[in-house]
Amino acid sequence: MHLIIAEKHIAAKRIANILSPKKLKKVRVSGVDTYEFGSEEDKKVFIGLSGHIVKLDFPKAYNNWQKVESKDLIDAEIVTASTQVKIVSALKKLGKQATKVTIATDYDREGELIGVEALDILKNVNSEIEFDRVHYSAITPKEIEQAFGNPTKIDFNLADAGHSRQVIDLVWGASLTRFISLAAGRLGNMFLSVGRVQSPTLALIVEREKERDVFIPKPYWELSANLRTGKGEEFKVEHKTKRFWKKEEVDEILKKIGDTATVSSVNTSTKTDKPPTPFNTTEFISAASSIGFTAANAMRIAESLYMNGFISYPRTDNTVYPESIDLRAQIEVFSKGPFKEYAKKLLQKKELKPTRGKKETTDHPPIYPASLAKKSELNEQEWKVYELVVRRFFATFAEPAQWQTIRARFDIDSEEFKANGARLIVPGWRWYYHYNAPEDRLLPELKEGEKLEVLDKIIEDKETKPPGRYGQGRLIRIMEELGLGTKATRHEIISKLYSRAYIHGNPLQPTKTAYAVVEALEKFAPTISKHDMTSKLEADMDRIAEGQIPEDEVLNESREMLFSIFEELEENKDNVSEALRAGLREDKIIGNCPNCGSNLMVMRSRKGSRFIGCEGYPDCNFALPLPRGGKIIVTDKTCEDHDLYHVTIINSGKRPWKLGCPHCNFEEWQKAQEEEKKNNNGKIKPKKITDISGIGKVTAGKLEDAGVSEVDDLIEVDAFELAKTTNIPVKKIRNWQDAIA
DNA sequence: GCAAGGTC
Repeated sequence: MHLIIAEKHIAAKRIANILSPKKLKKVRVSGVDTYEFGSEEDKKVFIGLSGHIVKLDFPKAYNNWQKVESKDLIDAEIVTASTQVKIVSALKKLGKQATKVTIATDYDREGELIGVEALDILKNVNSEIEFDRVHYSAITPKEIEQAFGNPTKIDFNLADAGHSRQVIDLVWGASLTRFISLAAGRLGNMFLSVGRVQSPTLALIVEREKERDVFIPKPYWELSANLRTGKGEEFKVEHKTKRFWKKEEVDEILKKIGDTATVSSVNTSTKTDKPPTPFNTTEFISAASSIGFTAANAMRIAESLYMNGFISYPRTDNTVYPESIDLRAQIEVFSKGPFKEYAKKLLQKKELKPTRGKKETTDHPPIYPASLAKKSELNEQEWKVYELVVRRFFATFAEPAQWQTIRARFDIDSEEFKANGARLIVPGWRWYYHYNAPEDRLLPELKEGEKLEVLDKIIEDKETKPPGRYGQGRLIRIMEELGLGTKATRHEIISKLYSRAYIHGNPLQPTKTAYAVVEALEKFAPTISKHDMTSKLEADMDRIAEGQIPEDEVLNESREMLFSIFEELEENKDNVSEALRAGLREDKIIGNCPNCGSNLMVMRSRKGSRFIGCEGYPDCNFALPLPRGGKIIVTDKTCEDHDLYHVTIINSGKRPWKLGCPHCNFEEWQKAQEEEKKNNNGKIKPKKITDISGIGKVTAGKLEDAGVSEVDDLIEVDAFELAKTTNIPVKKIRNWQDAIA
């Protein structure tokens, strides 16, 4: 039997379909769907993996953060564990029957490694197995037939290169994460993470915020005037000096200029504006981000559109359509349905010549619409993303847009003013892709020497602004430029920074904890705080892949470097600890106590619950409550009434909860309680049964066994009956009932 | 409870 292994289930199925002369047979092996065809002696079986099916980790003995020295992780043993148990056991079962295996995973470094991971499992159960490798960049009949007609060898060096990355990421990430967390005294789910990709990314955000911190706005003035033509058309002109740094200068000019302007020159020309290039993941996220999607949302929706067959694979670096895709046929798909007028217009062209982006890779085609969706099949958000992909696809075949531009100059008492106009004369690709279109700036028809009336003169007070915070789309672009992360992980890295409470808001704003971690790393472990670590790793991986250097040599060098970093860190442990704790403390300051003026801080009670307390305790006992779960982020927004910082709560898997001013929040809660008392005979009905005083977990269990699991159940139940079945005294039950209703 | 990389 010949076993063919693809990187994902859907790829296995589609490849099998292309290669099979007849209908495929679906066979379930260890709970995994496989596809087969051919006679018993000449059978081909196709199975899809789920990306990596094994992961690297340290042995269990290293699990205790406090008992194991962080440094010991550097040269600790590394074990592999399967993460996809069903697929691994299916591989073992099939491996025993197979005489030959073809690795058909994605055509990139991780694909090679994923293939070798599967092969290792097969070799373990069948040392005789023969193997080869096929390469394809798109799952089209042409490419698949070509690939399987010309199998090649597995590139073990390339897989080793990928493996070295896994080891280095684990060793550096885990050891430094533990060291920093221990030094800061932040354990449990509050740990402070460090990694080759996340830390340099965080450093970018912190660096930008620091530029903003030190920025001093500089005042300047702008001078403009409104003019009117003889026909009564009005428009605005600006002084040729864009920014006046001295108020006196503008005042001077203002005094000098009168009520008549003369057109001194009019220049018209045309400007062409090239169609956009095909979407790869970064360009897609960036475009989706500009129409209001977060990176993570854009990718989540793209993933679901892909799984339902509406768009092609969304994780790709490629910006050039491979020749194997029949682009005309792909446009024809849309000659009915909501995009038909666009498709028909494109299909009129004799030759379809798409634009090409700078990046051409072998992994997958650029993102394009794979099938026609009906609006009713998708929700509003999905439709928006789908439409974006469809329109972008069309735009890559369209003609350039053309603008007519006008540059006019005016003279008002020897002072030069200007106005620029632009009008779209040939929409070209902008007809298909209407996003972020600049508006026409229209000017009336003007002739040189024409006299115009000056209606009013305007001086505007302005000041220079600090560089803006990064939006998600922008950050993902920068990450790509610096080589940080991959198409499939960049948005996840950003989500990780949010969930670790390193950043908040959009555009992205770092917490003081982030400052402290980045500063500590820059000082004592600079390697991991810079994107160069990735560049160096990439270069080393290239050398491993080309066979110039063995993997072990790269790993040894990396471990040595990390050991010397740890020497530095351990020598300065107290410094690191102090600096981190100072940053952490700053993130807990809510504002000043209204009673005594001391700091109000996020604190933890002896029982472990959190609250906002006054540092003047015990002289001052002002306090405010905080929600039980989630990470607390103190933002830089302040409440106008209480002058306290707004608070946001982050729970994993949920949207951030903007609680706002904790004082206002508490007052609202009190009001709601009063309201409820009024409506409920002076009593407050608890939400959960365990909120009733006298009912703990054990009693709640007994009540639940008797069918009483909600507060309302307890109110309605007959106390005598409940007492009989639960052995709880009637009096107790009556007391609870009285207390709540 | 640690990373980053696949995929669901």
